[in-house]
Amino acid sequence: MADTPRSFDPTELGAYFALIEVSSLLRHTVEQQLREAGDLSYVQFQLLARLGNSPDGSYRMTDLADGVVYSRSGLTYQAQTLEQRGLVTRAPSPDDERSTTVAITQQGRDVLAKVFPGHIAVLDELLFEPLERADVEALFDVLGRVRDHMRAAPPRSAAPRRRKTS
Amino acid sequence: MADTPRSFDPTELGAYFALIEVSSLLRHTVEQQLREAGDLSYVQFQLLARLGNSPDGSYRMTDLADGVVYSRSGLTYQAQTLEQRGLVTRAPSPDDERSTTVAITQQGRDVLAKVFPGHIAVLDELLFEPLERADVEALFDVLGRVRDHMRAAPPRSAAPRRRKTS
DNA sequence: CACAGATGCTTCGAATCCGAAGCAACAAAC
DNA sequence: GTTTGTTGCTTCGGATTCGAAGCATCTGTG
Repeated sequence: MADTPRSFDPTELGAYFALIEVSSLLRHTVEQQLREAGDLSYVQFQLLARLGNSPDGSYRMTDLADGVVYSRSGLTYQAQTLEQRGLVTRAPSPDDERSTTVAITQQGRDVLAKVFPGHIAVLDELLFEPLERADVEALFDVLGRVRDHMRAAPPRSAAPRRRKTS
Repeated sequence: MADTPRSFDPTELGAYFALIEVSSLLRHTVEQQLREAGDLSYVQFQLLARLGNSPDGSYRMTDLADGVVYSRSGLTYQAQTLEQRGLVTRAPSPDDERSTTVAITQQGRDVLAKVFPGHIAVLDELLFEPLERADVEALFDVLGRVRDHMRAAPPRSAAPRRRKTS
């Protein structure tokens, strides 16, 4: 399996553990804030935020799922929930009858606006408070590079349906 | 709620998004590897790993839960699962009749050993591959500081039961 | 010792999540 | 225009998750 069973030094291990722990704790706290402020799960918030940032306030299901690192079936579930609450609408795309276009509603934008300040406050307190400007830039740079690398490298067997080879 | 509705600049936002995305993608891939190699979920692996690193191979439930950022009830569930598979044992603590001591078994260590090389390989490929030594150190330093800060600051209302004030 | 409060864990119910299988619409080849 | 393969989404079943409530044990006070 692993032809190079090298082990990690304490710094590598520490970086890995800190990454996992920080994201877990952060996610936990944010989730609570979102739940209280607008009865949203983290995923739901991510979806709304993404839609809100879109030029025309809409996306295809698949693009949304990819953007949030989420399973398609899970997305269907959340989209249904959000639709029932009137925060988004779903309609078949004009171009492609199969694909569903999800669009944020005014009500969705309202919820987003209501929740956002608290969200920022949590991040500020929890994540940015102990950091210098240079630290934030370092995170941006290093994690950005890692993300690009991950996006590029198809994991071992993660894609039962291959991305276009084109 | 938020007395300072300041907004974030692109670098801060980018750092935040990258953090979330990297940890999500990483977790996804690792989860797959663990499932294939040893039929373990990520949480189960974390628990086993933590137990395996313990001097005497055991921990109390609460300490385990805190260590992995996990709910107590969720931990009970996973501990049951692991116990059924013979990877850990559970027994009431001698000191404190209420608390349960979880200990890793030899079989648990075997599974851990079987899964570990692949785990390291995934991390190596996905996380460390695009990074210089200095980058890893930066992550270790910055994220370590954030983690300490988070650990210290009790979130808005996250601790219905206070930690020992001692 | 009896009592109240704190602490450790489990049970319970409901929500969320994922992968596999299924269905419908597209695209390419003939 | 039909056949074959691909792609987009949903449905389905099962696993995992959490918080609230419950039970048992410990601790401090008188």
